[in-house]
Amino acid sequence: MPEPIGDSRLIEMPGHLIRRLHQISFALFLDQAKAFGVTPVQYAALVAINSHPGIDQTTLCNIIAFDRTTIGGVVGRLQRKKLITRVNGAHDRRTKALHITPRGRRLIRDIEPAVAATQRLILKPLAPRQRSAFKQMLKHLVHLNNAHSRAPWRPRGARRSRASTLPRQRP
Amino acid sequence: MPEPIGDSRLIEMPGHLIRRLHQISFALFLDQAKAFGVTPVQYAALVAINSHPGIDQTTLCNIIAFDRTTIGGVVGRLQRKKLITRVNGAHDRRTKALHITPRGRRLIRDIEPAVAATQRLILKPLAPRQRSAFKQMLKHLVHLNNAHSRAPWRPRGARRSRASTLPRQRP
DNA sequence: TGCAATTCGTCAGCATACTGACGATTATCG
DNA sequence: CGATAATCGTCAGTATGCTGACGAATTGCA
Repeated sequence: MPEPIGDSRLIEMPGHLIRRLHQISFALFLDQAKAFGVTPVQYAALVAINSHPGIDQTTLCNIIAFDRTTIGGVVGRLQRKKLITRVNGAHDRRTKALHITPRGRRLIRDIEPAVAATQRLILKPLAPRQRSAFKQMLKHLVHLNNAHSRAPWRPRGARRSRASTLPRQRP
Repeated sequence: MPEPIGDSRLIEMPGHLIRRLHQISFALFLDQAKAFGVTPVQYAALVAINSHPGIDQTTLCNIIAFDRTTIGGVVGRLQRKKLITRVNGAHDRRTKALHITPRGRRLIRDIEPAVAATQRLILKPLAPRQRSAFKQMLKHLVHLNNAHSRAPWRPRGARRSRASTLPRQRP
């Protein structure tokens, strides 16, 4: 007969520890970047929009592994802060084309040290050699478990519908 | 001049990967345990209540590292599902004393295989020897970064106020 | 070409988190 | 003892994340 679960077993479960590490990581970002007034999620969206001018919301979701229903609120808040613009897609009128503003570009540039510091702080408790090992394992876990979340990562071009919204990158 | 951040740098940041791993872990739990209708958070609370009959909400938060304002909704839902009871504290009328019900005990027992399977699935992509290394690093990161979240873990007894609500455990 | 299938953005509904604040209650100390 | 400080549960507000569904628009295929 298996003995009943106690707290000690519970709080050592990977799922529980991952939840806590996520909260810690989120809190560290907010603390380091509090002068900029953006969340980790908003920052990720902003960087991706900067890299892909005119991207539509669904493609953005595939790149940064967000949920399609969540991104609406995120880009809405970025728009309210005047960090991006959102206009109707010219070629596909279902889509919204997202562009970064000069102000958004400035924020990405200025927030860099805080973002880098956050990543360092998260891994600080580990010995330097363990840090890269941990990062490798994280990548591996996320990559191979990709299909298990509602918002899986997808390479660009896995959908062709995007081509009508996003002007082909100059070769 | 540092080059601008692109997606490739972004999606390899520990913070970003941790967020995704949390989503994957959460989704795996819901999938494995869908027959039981509880979330990972509700499960954790239920296990802790089972281990500490009559515990109050704030002490519960300290044990499983939850936020005090979030726990209200969680235990409310557990109560609605008749998995726990919530009565006013006898000695401290500010508190609510939480007790598991027979139904809650049955759920904890029956859900065990699904919970164990979830933990296995999360770490499945890693080689067996890497799994324990990853778990050790997770514990280390969470432990040493403990103070950085709003809901830090606290050992029982760090507060004496609890003693008035919770009858001393029979030795 | 015309119609069915698909996709885009969004909505309602639910659950988790956190900030800051509050009334009620309890603890502490002068 | 009595005033002050601390604590408990909760509330409003904000942000993320997911399910299931929908109208509008586009695509694909017969």
